Amino acid sequence: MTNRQKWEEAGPPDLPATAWAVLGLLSFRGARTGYELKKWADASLRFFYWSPAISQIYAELRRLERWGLATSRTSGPQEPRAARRYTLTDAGRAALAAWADGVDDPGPPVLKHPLVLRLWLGHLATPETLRALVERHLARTRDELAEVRGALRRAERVPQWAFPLVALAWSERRHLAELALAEEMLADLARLAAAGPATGA
Amino acid sequence: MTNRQKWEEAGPPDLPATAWAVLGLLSFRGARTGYELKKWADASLRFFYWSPAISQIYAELRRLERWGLATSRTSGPQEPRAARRYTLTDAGRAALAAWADGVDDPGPPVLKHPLVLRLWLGHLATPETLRALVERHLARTRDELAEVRGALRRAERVPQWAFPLVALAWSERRHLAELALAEEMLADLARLAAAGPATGA
DNA sequence: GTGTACATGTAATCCGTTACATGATTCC
DNA sequence: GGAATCATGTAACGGATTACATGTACAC
Repeated sequence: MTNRQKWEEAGPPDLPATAWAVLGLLSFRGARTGYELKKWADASLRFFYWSPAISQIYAELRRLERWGLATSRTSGPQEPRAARRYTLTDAGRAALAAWADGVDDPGPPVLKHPLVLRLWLGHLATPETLRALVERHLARTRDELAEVRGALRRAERVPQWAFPLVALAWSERRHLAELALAEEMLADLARLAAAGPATGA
Repeated sequence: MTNRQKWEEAGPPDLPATAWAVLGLLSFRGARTGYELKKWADASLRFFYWSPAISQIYAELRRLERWGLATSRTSGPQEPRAARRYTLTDAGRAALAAWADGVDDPGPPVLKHPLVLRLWLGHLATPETLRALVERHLARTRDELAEVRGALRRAERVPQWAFPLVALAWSERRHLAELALAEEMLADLARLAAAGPATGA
């Protein structure tokens, strides 16, 4: 029995979220190359989920094709560049819809915050180091916020992208929250630095 | 040349963040078992970073010992349970301090939000599914917030835990922000559901 | 005496990254 | 002519998980 027959009977195949993300990327605009998908992921997917390495995108596309969820064809000799363009199959669109409309638990968000991990061990560092670390995080977050807003503006112009827009709006607010959180932490640290040495002496 | 001699010359060894997290866990209370560390991670580290699988904690502890950053001894025959207890070595404490006080970039936070990934493909789902998904996320986040607050209260009673407390306070605020974000997204979705079918018809 | 918590570890597997290798096309 | 971009892929490796296997101690 082929993979394809299997999931036609048993519902959407059990693929990692990354595979669905790549399939989703493919669902917005057809006939893309892996390279294009990577840029697309960098420009928007990464703000609320993640942008896989280019090598993994290629691997994921091959897997999708093996499952019959996508097809590819190489460009004919008349076209300029040699490239393999992938398109969703009908089966792929159906599987993606089944996945998207399922009520099964998407799972909790995964957040690894290396900055907070460092601050957790703040007693081993100087207040200046900690402050500089948070400051840099603020700067980085501001930069990223600007990028999110760029993506948001681009998405606003396309009426079909209402849901990606919701995701990006969420991401914009999340970045604003991240900034507020960092500022509050800065205040906490200042309070600690003011009180700490006195009690230690 | 041993590993130990190597990093005494060259600064803190290049270990993954997880290794430092485990070492950090060890730095708060000495002579813990892997099992205890796992519970400790579940109860607090996971709220702002991550709780490794128990098998990985054991592996990480062995690596730390191999590098001379921790030592272990098994309980003598008079003690109740057979267990291997790990302690930070002086070298381990020094390496951890060097890591914690370094100015090198901790790296950006990694956030993978499977819920937002699903909503990103919302055009493939019914408004009811989407709403239910967000609703469940809200419930889960509220539960987790309660757990964070529990950890916070426990940490408040220990004066030495000022910095873990900062991390947990950050985490509490983050959960509150996550709730607000989800509510706003719910409103966005309601707006879309109200407008969408009309334009589609 | 039975279930739960304590306690440790191995094996198989997968996910994902970085480094490497290659080559065409386009822009300046 | 040279740099940047487009484009694809392999190989080596590491990080991390799940499943499995095993056994003790304690509470009810």
